[in-house]
Amino acid sequence: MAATPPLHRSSDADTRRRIIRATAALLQQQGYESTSVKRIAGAAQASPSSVYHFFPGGKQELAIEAMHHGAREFGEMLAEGLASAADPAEATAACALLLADDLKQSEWSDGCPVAVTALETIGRVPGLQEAATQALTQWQSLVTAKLTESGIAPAAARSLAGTVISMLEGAELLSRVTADDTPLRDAAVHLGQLVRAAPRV
Amino acid sequence: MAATPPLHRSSDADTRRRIIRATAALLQQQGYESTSVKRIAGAAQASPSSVYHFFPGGKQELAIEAMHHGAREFGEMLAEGLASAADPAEATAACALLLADDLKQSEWSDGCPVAVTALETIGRVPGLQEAATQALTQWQSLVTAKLTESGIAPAAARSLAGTVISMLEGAELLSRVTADDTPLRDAAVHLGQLVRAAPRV
DNA sequence: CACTGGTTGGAACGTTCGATCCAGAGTGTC
DNA sequence: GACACTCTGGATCGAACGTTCCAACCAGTG
Repeated sequence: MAATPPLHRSSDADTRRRIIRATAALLQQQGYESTSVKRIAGAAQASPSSVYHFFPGGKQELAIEAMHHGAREFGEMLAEGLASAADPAEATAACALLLADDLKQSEWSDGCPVAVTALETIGRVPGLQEAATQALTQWQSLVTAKLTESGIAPAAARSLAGTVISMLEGAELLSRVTADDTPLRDAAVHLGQLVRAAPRV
Repeated sequence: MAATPPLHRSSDADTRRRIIRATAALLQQQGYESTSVKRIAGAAQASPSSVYHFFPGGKQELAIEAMHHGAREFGEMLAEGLASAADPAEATAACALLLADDLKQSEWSDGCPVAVTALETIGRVPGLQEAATQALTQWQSLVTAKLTESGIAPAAARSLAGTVISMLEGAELLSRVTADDTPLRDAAVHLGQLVRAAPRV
């Protein structure tokens, strides 16, 4: 598979990365069904042939890889928010505010990289649903780690971390649909309250 | 427009209602883009001509009406949950549990009648986005009323009600995607905590 | 300089989409 | 019985979809 050393001009892997990035961006903005392969190719400055050359599995395979890419990016943002304060309550609230700022800056267009695509394809594109589950689980683990580090009991931390992700997803949905960051800002306040009230070991 | 009294056999309005119901069900399950007019007609035991006869605005108009229908139904379920207990904390928790049971019973297929469709069409079908905003606002008002009735300060109640809707939406998303009702059950617990801690007048 | 193998552009495939059209069925009015 | 009207079944439209195909292209090797 990797028999030949990559002596190429690097255009190869570059094109592949451009395609994934373009796909991730479009999925985040308009979901799976509204995003055509032709449009992806256009946004990535590539031709449809290149898309199918690098992703023989077609749109599905491409979407799965793009979702992994988006999940990693979103995870980094989450980690940044969680690291912004020692106190876990402040940290989780910061995540919601970070999301609110980013979302507003993109004029409510760059939402969660998983939500729309996952909801659209539930039960119909198993690979995508699996990738989405992985992403959500990974994010929950990030939050769980922060909560346990701060002295919250492990069982409570896991459950609370799930609720943090739920709240972020839901508030982002409301904010995008209503084009108003109030839901995310309220979520920040209430997440802080919840974490502060969590039982410590 | 309504010059003639409705002396018909009632088959007219019946077909129309069947179409709306079928559309609402399909939108709830698979969203806007994956739902074709032909499939709607099939599910409603009608012909494509009938769909365009009753909804000259085409798929968009139909989807908007279907979303209003779904919003009303979901609102009734919410009202049922809220009325199931005098204590507002228990009542909101009951809503989450009601959702969890319904969702599980449909094998994670019948989700929120607004979420997927609204997310898919943000910024591209303004009428749908407006209908979704109406639905979310209306649900929030239901929760706000219950909270203020129970002695929670009006400003806190409005904000908290928004968070309740965010949490329900988010937890339902996680539950559907992961095919596991844990997120909704955890949401019930945490929503109860949040409401219990709300400031009273 | 031919040759090889990965990469690309663009045309083309069959299918399905939303939407339109029209002949006719059904019903109530004179 | 003739007419007006709303409603329906099914064929049909052009456009767009995901995908395939193939001829050209290009760098590296002998």
